[in-house]
Amino acid sequence: MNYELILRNIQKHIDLDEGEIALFLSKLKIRNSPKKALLLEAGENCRYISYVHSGILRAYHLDKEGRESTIMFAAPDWWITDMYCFLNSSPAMMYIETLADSCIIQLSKEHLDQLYIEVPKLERFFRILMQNAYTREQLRVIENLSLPADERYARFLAKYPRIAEAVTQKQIASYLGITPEFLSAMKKNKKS
Amino acid sequence: MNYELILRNIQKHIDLDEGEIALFLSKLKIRNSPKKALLLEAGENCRYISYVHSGILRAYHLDKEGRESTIMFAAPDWWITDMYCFLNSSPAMMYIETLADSCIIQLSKEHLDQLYIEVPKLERFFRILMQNAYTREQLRVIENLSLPADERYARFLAKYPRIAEAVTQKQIASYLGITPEFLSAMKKNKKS
DNA sequence: CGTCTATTTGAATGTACTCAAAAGCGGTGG
DNA sequence: CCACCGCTTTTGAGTACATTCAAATAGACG
Repeated sequence: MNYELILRNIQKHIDLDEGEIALFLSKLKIRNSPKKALLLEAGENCRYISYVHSGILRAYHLDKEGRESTIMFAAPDWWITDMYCFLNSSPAMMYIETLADSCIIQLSKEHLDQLYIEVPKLERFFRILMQNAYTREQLRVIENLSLPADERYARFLAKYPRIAEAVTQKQIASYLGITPEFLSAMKKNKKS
Repeated sequence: MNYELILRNIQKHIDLDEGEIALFLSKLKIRNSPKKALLLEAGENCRYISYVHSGILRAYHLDKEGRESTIMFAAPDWWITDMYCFLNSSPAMMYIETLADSCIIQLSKEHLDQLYIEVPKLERFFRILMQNAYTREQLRVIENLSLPADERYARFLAKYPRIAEAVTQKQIASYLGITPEFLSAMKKNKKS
């Protein structure tokens, strides 16, 4: 296994010495999952935060009518978890699935809490991770509130071109909060 | 000026000693603003993160058609800023206004960056602040995607009863992503 | 090749919006 | 202290954006 990617991801924001790196790596758990595997189901305990080494994941929510809302996609070099439930050890409210064969690196809540004490610099790293996640979600809220569906779709394509080509239209529709039928109709209008 | 509230807010998550408290307090700036004052305008440089000591604030976005979307309300004991622009020193994309006479305590980006070095525990505090902000926004995205307007309104009332009684319906509507006319119609339907 | 799911298409429907106008309410000045 | 002004809220009619349902077509995978 090659830890270069995840270490580079972290060292973009903080500098770790040899010992700290070793300690950090010792807490990680590699997991290879085939396409269409469920890594987390609603109701379960969400014990891990996951770094995507390769592949692609999707987090979604199922409402009581059985409709899916895609909460996020995670491409390589992204972190993903049901953050609320990870942090509060409460039952998960989302599903996380692989959309392709994927290699993920997992860190448990217990190990992370230890690491915050043993390697305080990681507080900074996760602060920055959380900041970025927060501002991204906030921008998404603003776009959801103020833009029509076709514009939201255009921005999604512009912001995440890699993801757009790796996932189905149905999944994009559920990320944008529209039906697949309507997304299909929108695309048809654009072309003409 | 009474710093008890803001210190208690911080010490919910971390323990500061006398010296750290003094250092922290030395960076703060008190600001009293009358009702309807603009603390930040889109396009400006957003230099401060603000703790609401008393009063109530609202952050909103103006789209190119001039429509407002309320991004957040901030009641006493909340923190508020245009986080993306605060962190990246880019021009603000939101407006922040007082909805009542307010006392806020401000911390500049420069001082905060110093504090992270001088009082590393604050990394943890702001990590937790960001985590909470992230999970809150994510929940809002999920609700916006999966719930009809009337249900979103009901949850808003349940979650933020204090805010609901302190702001106008127009402002609540713009938080929910609906028109004030439609919110009015919804309320009428519920009653009957 | 056959099956399963995604995508497209179209018709009917519904949710939420626009526009306009009236009613209500709060603040301010005479 | 009342009258007026401006803004919020309500009401209603007409409209638009997006959904539902159903069925046909196209793609992907074993």
